[in-house]
Parts: sequence; structure tokens; C-alpha cells
Amino acid sequence: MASTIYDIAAKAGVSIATVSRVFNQSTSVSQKTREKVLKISEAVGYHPQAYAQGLASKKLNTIMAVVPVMSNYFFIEILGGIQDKLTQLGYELSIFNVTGTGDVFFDQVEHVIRRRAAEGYLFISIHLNADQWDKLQKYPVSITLIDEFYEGFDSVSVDNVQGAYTATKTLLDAGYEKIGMISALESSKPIKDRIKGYKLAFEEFGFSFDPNLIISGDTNYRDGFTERGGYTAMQLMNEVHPKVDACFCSSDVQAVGVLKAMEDLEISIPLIGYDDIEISEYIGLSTVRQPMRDMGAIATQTLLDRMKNESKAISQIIYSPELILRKSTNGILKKS
Amino acid sequence: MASTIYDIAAKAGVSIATVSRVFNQSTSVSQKTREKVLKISEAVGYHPQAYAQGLASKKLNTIMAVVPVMSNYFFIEILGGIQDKLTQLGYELSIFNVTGTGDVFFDQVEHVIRRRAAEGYLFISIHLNADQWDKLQKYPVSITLIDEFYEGFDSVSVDNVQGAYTATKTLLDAGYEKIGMISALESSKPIKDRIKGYKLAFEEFGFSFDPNLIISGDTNYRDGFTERGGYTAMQLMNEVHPKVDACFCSSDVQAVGVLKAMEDLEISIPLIGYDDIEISEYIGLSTVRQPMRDMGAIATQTLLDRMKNESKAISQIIYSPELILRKSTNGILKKS
DNA sequence: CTGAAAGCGCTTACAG
DNA sequence: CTGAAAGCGCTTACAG
Repeated sequence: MASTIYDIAAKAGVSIATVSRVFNQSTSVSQKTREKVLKISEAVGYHPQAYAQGLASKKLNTIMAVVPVMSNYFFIEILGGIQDKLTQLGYELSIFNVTGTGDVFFDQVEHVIRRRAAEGYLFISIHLNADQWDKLQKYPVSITLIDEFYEGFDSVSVDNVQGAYTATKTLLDAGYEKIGMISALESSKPIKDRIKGYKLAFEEFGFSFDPNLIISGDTNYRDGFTERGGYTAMQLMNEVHPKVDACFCSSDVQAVGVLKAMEDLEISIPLIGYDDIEISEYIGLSTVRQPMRDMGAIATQTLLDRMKNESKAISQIIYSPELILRKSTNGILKKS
Repeated sequence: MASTIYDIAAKAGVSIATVSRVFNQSTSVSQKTREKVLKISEAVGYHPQAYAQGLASKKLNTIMAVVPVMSNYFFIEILGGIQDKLTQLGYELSIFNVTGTGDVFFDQVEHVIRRRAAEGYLFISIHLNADQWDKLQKYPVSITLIDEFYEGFDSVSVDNVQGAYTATKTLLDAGYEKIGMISALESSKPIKDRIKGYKLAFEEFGFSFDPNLIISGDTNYRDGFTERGGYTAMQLMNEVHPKVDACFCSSDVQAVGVLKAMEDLEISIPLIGYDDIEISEYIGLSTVRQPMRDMGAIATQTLLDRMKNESKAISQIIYSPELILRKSTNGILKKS
């Protein structure tokens, strides 16, 4: 049914080597033969099979993005940046979604690396422990980390501690004192760092810090980085700390839920999110901006450079996040 | 560097056939040999290479989702449904993002099919013309269409005409008359259908229909299915038709922009979006719900069934969308 | 339960 | 500019 290089070669009266050359932009094929081969190929819908090409040439021209949960706006933006860069460089993108949790999670990550279905890997928000990173290090593949860093790997990340610190400090500077933090799964690495930054601001301010002001809601789904996660957390916050006078929230998606909860509870306090996803500008959400598209593009470039030069120096890029103030913190200066 | 089946076989003192059997859950391997092979493989990080397996066995166990623009909430939800189903069935998902426009678009679609990097394809919102569909039909691959249908292909879609009709009729029933439609790129198939439904409601109501009430904004990016597309369209609407008394909007993402524009313009009229993406519930946006996750799951099942049985009857599933009323149409009954 | 061997569909020196 | 041939890393009847 599906034709192979042999069928084309036979029909064109040439060798398979020649057919192969036509498809590999090799110049050493006469214009006439090239046209004949192309014409026949077009007629039967022939094109070299990716897998066979990969096997024979040892290059696939595809890189693989490994993400933990597909449906997250943060990843989507990053993937957009990756895609743009890749298209521009003639590579193809394959996306692998790690669905497991715990040990299974690592097994899946390791498995995808071992299958060697791509020449380079972009890990987006894949957080592992030291043992696991070390284990990965031994595989002869190029990997660039996004939103994470570990010694020995190229990486592009944002300083989460600083981002949370800046947001919290801004609130403190404005005179707020009982600043709550709407958090997500606390074992998640970005959350840990954001909590660290949040604490840091308090310490620096000389305020005694109340760990109970950090609250997370439903973390079952996507580690709590959901509208629902934010909504339930804010409700809880209101029960436990009705006096809370401002909030820092660990992601914009959650902040959408927080805003809704505030509305339902009829309370109105300043709120700062994290990420600056597309809609934030439109719903007037203040936030800590992560340059997601840029991160994707830079990481892609880094990976490609690494693939070309195994021995180049490790590159660890760390962005400083930017605080963007919008309507959700409109009253912020009035109180001080 | 990277080890192959030969290295493992040599180290284990068995043939490559045996190593292969170990990795293919074949039962005919003694427990002892199996363990030895597994242990050595583990030590050197060996795992059969996907491409070589694919070539030799002629099955990849991967299906490919083909999408036009990655960063769109609609696709994300559908991909979520696909992913869940696939994981559950032990298949792997690869995603191909078609980035071209016009003829290049079709070339890319055709190219990805011809490369045969997957055993089945899920086309999400890929809209082609009759010639192009016919051309695709000749390839010996399984394809299931999502958000589109064409004779001869399995498909899962939603009745866009009906969705738009229902939304518009609801507004008309409530007594509104100058109902605007915030549209996107008009050559886009879903837009065409939604405009058709919008018109239909007017006709049925015996109202003369004003084509100028259909307005689109910036359609350069993602065909206008963006917050910005909605924002600019609403601004334009306000200039051209300041008397507009309600709006039907072709997607929720755009509606987020419309809401913001209304706020900036200080006008407040009922608004109904389309899709029911995750945040809609939280921002109180009335909308026409498309069961995106379900569509992804059903389409996946359909595709897998097709792959198992080439000659089964074509399945064309068409969902009826559901209207969901929220805050953005709160005043809807007062006017009538 | 295990091995030798053919074959999957390509690419790529090597010759000419 | 073109072809014969080896090889990429696997799987899978076929024998035993």
C-alpha cells in the first residue's frame, strides 16, 4: 500500500541511492533525474519515513519537550516560544507529557530519554531530586532545563525567590501587615522558592512571620495550580485569617480563582499573582512576570548549541522577574 | 557511547533475539535470563530505540495530534482529553504544530502524514478545502478529525451553527435587538458556521439582519482568537454601532478582551462567549459550552478503533453545544 | 527457552 | 552524476 524508496527507484529507473539524494537536497543529482523522481514521488505520495531516516542517518531533526502537565498556561506560553524558534531553524517539535507521579514520574522521564526518539530534550518544569538528576546525567543526550536548574545541566530559569520577595515587599512597603500567601502543593520546587522569598521579605522587614498565613487549597489536580486551587485556598484563608489584608498568590491561574472567591466573600484586598499569563492584562491582575516565551526561545537555542558542541561550557541563565502592577493592587498606595 | 542491543547481548552472553524478547514482554524467556538482561540493561541505561523498533516491527505505539496553533485554550483542553485516554491505553502522544499559512499550511499537513512518524493522526481544528481533503484521503493512514468533518473521515465535532443560533436566539428572546457579533477571521470555518447560526436566529425571529453588526478586530495573530482580537473588535463595535445592546462573541478568549473593552468604554451589556474554557466559570462569563475534553477522548477512541479495523463504518459524531448562563448575562431577563 | 538469519526503509562512504 | 553494498538497531518467523 504505502510505497517505499524501492518502488520509487524502480518506477524512475534509478537506484535507491539516487532517490535518497533527491530528498536530501544533495546537489549531485541531475536536474532531469531529480524532476523525474519528484514527479513520481508526488504521484504516489511518497516521502522518506522519519524512522528509517533516523535509523540510517542517526539524526532525526526533532527535539522533544518534556512537560509534566499539558494543560497549564505557563507551559503553553513556553511551548510557543520553543515552537517559534524551532520552526525558524527547521527542527521538529515533539511533546511528551509525563503523567505519572512519584517514582513513576521519574521512570517515565528516564524512559523517554532512553528511547532516543529525539536528538535533544527540553525539560519544562521537571523537578527531580539530586539522585535522579545524577542518574540522568549519565545518558549521552543533550538536555536543557527550563524553570529548573541543576549542576551540570544547561538551564533557563527565573529567580522565584526574588519574584516572591519583590511582590511581598511591595505589599509590606505599602503598609500591609497580614499578607497571606495563596500557595499550591508545598513539595513543588517553585512553591518552595516562592515561599522562601515571601518569608525573606517579612524577615527583612523585621516582622515576625506567621507560617499559618500560607495557605493552599485543593492540590489534587495539577498540584493546585488551577482556578479551583486558588478559589478553595482563598475560602480557607478567609476562615482561618479573616483579617488578612493583602495576598500574594503563587500563580495567575490560581489568582483568577482567588478573585472570584473574594467576590463571593465580598472582600476586596490587594492581590498579586505570578506568571503574567495572557489574560492577566485583561482582567487587571497585578503579577510577577516571567518571560515565558523568551525562556522557551533561549532554552531552545541553548539546546541546539549544546547539540552542536558537546563540550561547550554549561550555561545557566537566571532571569530576574518583573513586578507588574495593575488594577488588582489599585489601592496599594492609599494605605501607607 | 550509547549502548545497543548487541552490547547487552554480548555482556549477558545471549543472542540479541533474547534481549529483544525481554523487552517485548514475551513470556518465552527464562526468569534467570530475563533478570540478567534486565540487570545489565539497567546498569548501562539501555532501552530499545524507538525508531529502530518502529522500523522493524512496523508499529510505533504512538499517535500524533496535529494542531494549527499551539497556544490556544481550546486545543489545550482537547489535548488533555486525548492524553488521558492515550495514557490509559498505553499509547504515546506526539504533537505536531502546523505553523504555515495558505498553501504552506497544507504542505505541512501532508508532509507530516507522509513521514509516517505515527500510526494514527488526530487532526484538531485543521480546516481544508475539498481538494485537499480528497488528496489526504489517498494516504494509507488513519486520521480522525476533531472540530471538523468531511465525508470519508471519522470525526468528532460540535454543531457550531446551532451553538451560535442558541446564543443569539436567547438574546433575542430576552428582548435585545441590536445584538452584535464579535467575530474573528471570517474565512475560518468555525466562524463561518457561527455567523450562519447568528443569522439564522435573526431570520427566524423575522428581524432584518444587519451584516455590519458582525465585527472582528485584530485577526493577524491566531486568526483573531485572542484577548486582543476581542478587545479591538469591541472598540470598533462601539464606534460603528454605539447602540449595540448585547453581544455574542465567537470565543471565550476573545470575550475576556471584550469584557475589558466594555469596562474601559464604560458600557455594560450582556455578553455570551463560546467554548467554556476553564476560567469562564470564574470570571462569570456566559458561554456556549463545547465538551472539549470529551471530544478529545472520544476522538482518540474512534481513531484507535479505526486503526484496529480499517474497514469499519465511518463514524461522524456531532455534539450539540450547551448554553451556560452566568454573570455576564445577569440582566438578561429584566429587559423582556 | 534460545539462536541464526532475514528484513524493516533508509543513508552514505566508496567507486566509477 | 550515479550505483552497489554495507550498515543503522531492532523484531520475528523458523528451527531446534
